[in-house]
Amino acid sequence: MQRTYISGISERKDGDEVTLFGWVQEIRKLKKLSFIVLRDHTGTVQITIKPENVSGYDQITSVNRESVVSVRGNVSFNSGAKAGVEITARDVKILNTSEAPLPLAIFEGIQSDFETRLNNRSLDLREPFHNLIFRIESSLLWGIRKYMHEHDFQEVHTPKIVASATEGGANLFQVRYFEREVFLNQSPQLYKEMLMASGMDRVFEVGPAFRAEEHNTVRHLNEFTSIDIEMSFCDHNEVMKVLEESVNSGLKEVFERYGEEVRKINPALEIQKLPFPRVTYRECIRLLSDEGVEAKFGDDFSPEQLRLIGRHFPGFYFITEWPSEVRAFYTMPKPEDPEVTNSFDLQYGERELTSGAQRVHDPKMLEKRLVEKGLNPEDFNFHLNAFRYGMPPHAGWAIGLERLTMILLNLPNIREVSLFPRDRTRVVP
RNA sequence: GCCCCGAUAGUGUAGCGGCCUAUCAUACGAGCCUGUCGAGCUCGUGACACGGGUCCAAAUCCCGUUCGGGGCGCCA
Repeated sequence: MQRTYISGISERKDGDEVTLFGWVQEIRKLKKLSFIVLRDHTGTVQITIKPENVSGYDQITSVNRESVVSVRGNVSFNSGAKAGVEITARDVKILNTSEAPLPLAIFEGIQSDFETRLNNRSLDLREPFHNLIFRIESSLLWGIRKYMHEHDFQEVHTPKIVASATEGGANLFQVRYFEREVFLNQSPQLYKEMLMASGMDRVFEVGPAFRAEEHNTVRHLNEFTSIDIEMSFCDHNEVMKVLEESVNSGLKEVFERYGEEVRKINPALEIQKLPFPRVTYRECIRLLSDEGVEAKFGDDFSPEQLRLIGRHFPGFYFITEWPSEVRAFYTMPKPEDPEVTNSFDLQYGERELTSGAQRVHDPKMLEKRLVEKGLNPEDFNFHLNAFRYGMPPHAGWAIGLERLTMILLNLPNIREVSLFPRDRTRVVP
C-alpha cells in the first residue's frame, strides 16, 4: 500500500487505485451518498462515499471536520466533480478524530484575529497560505545555502549561550546556567570573526539570535533567524557582492519552485539586476534635505525618513558609508574619510534587511574603538585574543530570514513569517 | 519606555444610555432536500473581559485592572 499525495492524483489513470492520507476539510452529506473534501499538504480532493461501497458509512460521514483519515479508492476523471477529478472511496479509516467546534476559523471564509491564530498555531498552519509561507521560506533559505556552498562557504554553528553582555547596543536575555548567570547571544558576530582567525576563510551560519528589546512593532521579533556570513581577505565591497548574489540565488530558487504562487502574492517582486543600487549615507541626507526633511549626520534614519528614501529606490538597494557613531565598535572606518565606515545596510524600499561591514582586524584599533564606544576591553579578552596572533582582514553581514521572507511576500507583520513568534509578550505556544 | 486604539456566542462582527430577555454571518446540534462542490432550506444552541462608579435606567458614559492591536522610541 503506497501513499499517493493529492497533488499526484492528476498523473494517475482513470480507475487507478490510490491510498490517500489527510484531514477532513468538509463533509457534505446527501441522502444517497456523501462527499468529503480531503486535504493533505499538497492540496485537496473530493472523495465520494457511497454506503454500498464502504463499511461504516454512518460513522465515517458523521466524523468531525479536521479529523484524520486514510482513504483507499479509485481515481475518477469522468465524475462531474467540478475539479475534474474525484476519488470513489472503497475503504475509509478514521485514524484520529478532531474535537468540535474548532477554536478558530480556518476554512469558513472568516478571518480570525492573529491573536487567535497564534494561540492555535498548529491548526492555523493547516490553512494553505499560512503553510505556503513556510515552504517558500524554506526554498529561499535553500537557494541561499546553495549559493554559499557553491562559493566555498563553510556552514558553522556558534554558541548561543554566552558569558557576558558584550557588544553594547541591544539588550541580552539573562538565563541561569547552573550556578551562574549567562546570556543568550544576540548575534554570532564575535564568534564568526574569531573563526577568521582560525583560518576558516569563509563561513556562514543560520541560527537563532535573541534580542531583549522591548519593541512592539510589526518588524521586530525577540527571537529571529539570522543568516550570517564572514569572509577573510576582503572588504565590504566583496561581501556586498556575495549578499546581492545570494539574495538573488534565494529568489531564483523560490521562483523556480513557487513562481506561480509568489507572483500572485506579490506581483511586484522580481529578480533584480545586479549590482543593486548603492547610495551613501551622506547622499541620503542630501536627498532628505532636498525634500525639506532635516536629518542630522550621525543619527540613524527614522522610519519616516526611510520611507522617503525608499521612494527613490524601489526594490533592493544598499545604503553605504554609515557614520561610525551609529555602527558597532568592530566596524572599519573608511581610511580616507574616517567619519564614516566601510559599512552598508541592504534595504528593500523602506525596510531594512541587513547590516554588514568590513571589520577592524588590527587589535590595537579594535581596543581603541571599544573604549570610544564606552565598552571595557577587559570584557572582550576572549575576543581580542583571537586578534593577537594574525587576524586576516575580513568583512561580513547578517540578514534576518524572517524579514527577507516578509518582504518577498509583502506581508504586513513579521510574526506571519515566524512559526511560533516570540515578541514582547508572547512565549507560548 | 511613551502615545493612540480596542475587548460582544467556538470564530468573525452589528449595536455605542431605555426600542437589547443583544444583530448578522459562520460554527455546533436536530431535521428536510439535493451528485454536492462557498451547497440550499427550517428549527435550535451559544456572548456584552474583570472590578468599581454615574444614572430612574449601562453592552453603551466615567475610573481602575487585565489582556490585545498599532505607531514611535529603543534595536548590528
